[in-house]
Amino acid sequence: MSGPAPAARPARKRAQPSLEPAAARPVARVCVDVSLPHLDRPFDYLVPGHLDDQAQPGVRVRVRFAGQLVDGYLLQRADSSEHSGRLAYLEKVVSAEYVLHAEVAALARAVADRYAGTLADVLRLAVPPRHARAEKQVPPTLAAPAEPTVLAAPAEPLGPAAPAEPGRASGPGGWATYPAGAAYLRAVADGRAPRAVWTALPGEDWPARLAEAARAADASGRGALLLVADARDLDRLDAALTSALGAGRHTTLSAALGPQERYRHFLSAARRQVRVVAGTRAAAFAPVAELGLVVLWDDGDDLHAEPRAPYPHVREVLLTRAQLAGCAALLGGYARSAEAQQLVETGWAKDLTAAREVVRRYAPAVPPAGDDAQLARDPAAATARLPHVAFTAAREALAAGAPVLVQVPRRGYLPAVACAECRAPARCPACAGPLSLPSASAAAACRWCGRIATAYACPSCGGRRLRAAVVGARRTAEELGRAFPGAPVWTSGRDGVLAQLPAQPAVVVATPGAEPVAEGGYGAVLLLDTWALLTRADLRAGEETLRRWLAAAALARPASTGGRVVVVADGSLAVVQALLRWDPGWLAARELSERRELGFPPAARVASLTGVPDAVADLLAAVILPAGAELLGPVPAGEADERMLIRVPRTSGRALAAALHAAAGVRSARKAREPVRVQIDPLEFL
DNA sequence: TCAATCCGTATC
DNA sequence: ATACGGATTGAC
Repeated sequence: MSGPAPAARPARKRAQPSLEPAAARPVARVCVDVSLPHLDRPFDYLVPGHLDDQAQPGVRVRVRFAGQLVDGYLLQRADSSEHSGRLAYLEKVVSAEYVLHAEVAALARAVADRYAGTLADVLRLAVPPRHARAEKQVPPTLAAPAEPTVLAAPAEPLGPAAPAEPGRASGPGGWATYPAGAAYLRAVADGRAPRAVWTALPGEDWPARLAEAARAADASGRGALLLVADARDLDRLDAALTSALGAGRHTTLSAALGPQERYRHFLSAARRQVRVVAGTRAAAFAPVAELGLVVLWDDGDDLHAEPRAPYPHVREVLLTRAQLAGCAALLGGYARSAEAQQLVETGWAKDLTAAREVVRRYAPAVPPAGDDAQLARDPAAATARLPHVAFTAAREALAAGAPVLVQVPRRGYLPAVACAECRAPARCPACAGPLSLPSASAAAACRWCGRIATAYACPSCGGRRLRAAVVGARRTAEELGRAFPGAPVWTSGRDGVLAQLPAQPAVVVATPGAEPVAEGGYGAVLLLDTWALLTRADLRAGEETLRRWLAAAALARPASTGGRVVVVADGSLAVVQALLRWDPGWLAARELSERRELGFPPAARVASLTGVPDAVADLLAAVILPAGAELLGPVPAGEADERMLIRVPRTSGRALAAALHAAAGVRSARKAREPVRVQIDPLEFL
């Protein structure tokens, strides 16, 4: 304030215009945008009469909270408050737009509870930032069908009559190719809630199949929500949805759209102008009207794990959502995760897998791999990493006029430790965690429990020596250019992803996840540098390896038209066996039973606590762990941090999350300075 | 005995 | 950040 203060100030502090509470339901319950765990509950405010109309559940509001103006969401209106003190008035309604639908609020609460997080944190993931211009752009008058629209044509054809993808006449012919496929789609179209884990056939046009599933939900008068891992998959799905539903009947949501477009698309779903939404990660919370079906493609992809607190996984979000909405769920992929396998084994979901002979009909030939060492020493190989079998397969494919795909691992994997003899990943004898070599001279230590593995003996070959596993290189493209001088060599990876490829002789070197789709399929697919994958210091190494291999191998032609896959790896490994037999379900069942034995997710539930040692100890002192909880660690994590793992039986997962949330609340109420990161079932526990 | 002050806690 | 309640202190 400038100038001399008037000596005689009126007693009243603020010159507030006298506010009157709204006549009916004057109390607004608000979730304030504050991520402190001890404030993770609604706070009551009074709705001033002039905001009565706008202050509806689901709108953004601004309120005075602890002296500051903060954003929040109005969760509900009520007649009265439990709060004993005086209630403050809402400061303003930011926008009357209904952005937080009641079902999404309930979902967000459930996700926060599952992940020991706060509702405010989950809502930051769930609702995209407001863009005022976008709100004006989508005229509310466009508000399309609130009533289920009757399609011009019924949801059929659901079966093999679906048109085959151009240039892929040999591909599987639709949902009817899977024993329970047509029945599944019919159930969705009939408004029921079937749940399935779908193993896509090699060469499957999965975007078309997912679009058919969305159309079935749409035909039942309900909405559908389809999630994929990245922008490239989303583009393909988007195109398939346009051809299955017609233009303007669906929308897409992804961060790649940019703030304004993203919010505009979000609004067209929130305003119920469309009821089919496809997107990446954050779209799992999209407001979809009358949700009838949730779909997740390739649930094993790391990108489905949210990197921001409370680190929810899309699979868990969608399954929770299906549960809350009582709607259908479909988890599809060429591969199968241990989590998906568990859904099948517990009977939660039905197994949608084609019969063996059908799989054989569409699968490329995968010649049994020889001994790894012998392959690598092959004198005919153009390089040490391109053994003879692979070289021949590529040359023959090119000669037949077909493109060749070469998959190489991405750089930057953590150096893991493997048996020097048989190259099996070395695991801790005490807790089965991965071992690491801090230095060349030091003994191997467990990354989970910190114990030193003295006198290590390999469980598979008895070998006693350990070695660091090599990390894949990226000179492959140049090497191949020399090996096949006649064919153009392309690369597709981090910097520059190729989406498609014509049916011409060419060599494509791609990192996992960036493999272009080839018109007519690849004549040969080479999987190189495989043990950078196989020796990953990761519980999920086997599953992840097969997932990447199948994603590439599924792009090959069937064996009957010359399609071949060469994997440069030891043929006795389970992962290689699963590829040879094209049986991801078999590997997933093995992985799951192994995790059951070792007591790791998804068979058990694990929480990781990361922070400076004092902070982690502080949180552990405050937490009241459920019975049967087991502590592993601490192990060093990064510069100054350490990590503790807490393991509980699956049935205690909810209790563990609640206990950790409560303990975090005790710390935040005390204004504890040093943060502790709490993650439930983290994908990587290093 | 009471008012000024300090400290911890809740935050509507 | 700020407001409040309860405890603490110091002067009468």
